[in-house]
Amino acid sequence: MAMSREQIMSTAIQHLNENPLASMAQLAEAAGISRATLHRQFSSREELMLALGRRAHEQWEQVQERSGVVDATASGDPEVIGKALDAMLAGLIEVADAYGFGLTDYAMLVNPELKRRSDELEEREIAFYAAAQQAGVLRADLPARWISNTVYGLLVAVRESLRRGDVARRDVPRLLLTTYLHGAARREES
Amino acid sequence: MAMSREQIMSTAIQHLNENPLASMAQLAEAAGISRATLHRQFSSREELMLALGRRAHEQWEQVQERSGVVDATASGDPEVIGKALDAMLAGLIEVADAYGFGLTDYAMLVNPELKRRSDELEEREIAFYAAAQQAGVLRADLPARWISNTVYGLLVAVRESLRRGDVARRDVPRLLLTTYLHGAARREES
DNA sequence: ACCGTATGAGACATTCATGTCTCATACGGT
DNA sequence: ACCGTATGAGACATGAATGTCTCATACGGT
Repeated sequence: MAMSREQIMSTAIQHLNENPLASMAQLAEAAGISRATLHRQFSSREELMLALGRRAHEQWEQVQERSGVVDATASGDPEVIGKALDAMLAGLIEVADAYGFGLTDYAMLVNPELKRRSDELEEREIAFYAAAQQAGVLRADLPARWISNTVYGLLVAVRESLRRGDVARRDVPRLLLTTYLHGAARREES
Repeated sequence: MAMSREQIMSTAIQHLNENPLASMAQLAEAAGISRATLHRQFSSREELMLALGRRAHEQWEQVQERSGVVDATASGDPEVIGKALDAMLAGLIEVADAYGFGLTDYAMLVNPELKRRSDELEEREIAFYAAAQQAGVLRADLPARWISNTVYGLLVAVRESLRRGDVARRDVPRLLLTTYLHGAARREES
């Protein structure tokens, strides 16, 4: 096998990030294989997209796990929650950058299985944000779901910033963190 | 004429906001007209999309004008800039809500004419943000382009919040403003 | 009532992506 | 060197969306 399933998925994602409307023929070409071989690995476009979506969700889930979101939610400890929040956002940047097109791809968002999985992961995050509010880490006067959507939107902003070359990759975590937590306004006090 | 060009465009946008992949046949049906009539008004799908994109950009431009962004940029007065910022964000919410799908529609973002126009409008906003930083309204330690992309991302968040019914429409301006300016973290001082 | 115009229904050709299949060949392991 | 397997090239059928065209009809103004 010249190209493993994994390798094909990698090149497909890269190419889809540049052109979300890429055809199977273009994705095959991007992977350096023929249409026939691509179809031997993924029997349909939908299957390929589903595989990409699953991998993205796995990584999203791993970010939640590695940053200890669930434990932090249960702990209620501001210190623990704060650290988990930082770690989660840093991890989400990686995933959003790697799977950028999936953030706003309609076919992806509409797939029943993927929708179910993202709903689950989102609910965990929302519970986490609510705990963060309870613990005094996040403002309590914002709906937790709004906070969740805000993070989503900022990840879209990250994707665009990187795609357009507006900010350096190494600056992104700091920019996202500080903007998300403290806003864009100049602090009166300080 | 049962349906004016404007009316067709309105129903088309509504329908595209629900299903960005809607076909011309579906858009015609949504407008209550036949495919033939739709094609008499817009000779191709591309022409329809271009018309929608133009209208969205016109409204975006009007928001900039009505909120006095350019004058505020030139003035350098923190007071004036602050008011213009509030007004602009409130206006952008309306546009983003109305033309939601266009925020992330690839075909729309890729059209040369529309890309040119949005680049122009963005540059004005970036200049405005830079002036806001100069005037001490916005933090000076963030790249103006990052701030601009942040606003874009938050508008996507607004669209999603409204589409999913996570927040009440009347709460959106306040939520966006306060999140954007002050962030999601609980303020230490107060 | 009449006439010009806009409309709807539908047929039609075209294009494009998709998925299937065949066959020759190149490659890898034994 | 041989054989089994994976691959590439390409033909093929299919389906969907698009854009064009025709023709009958309904509507509106005079």
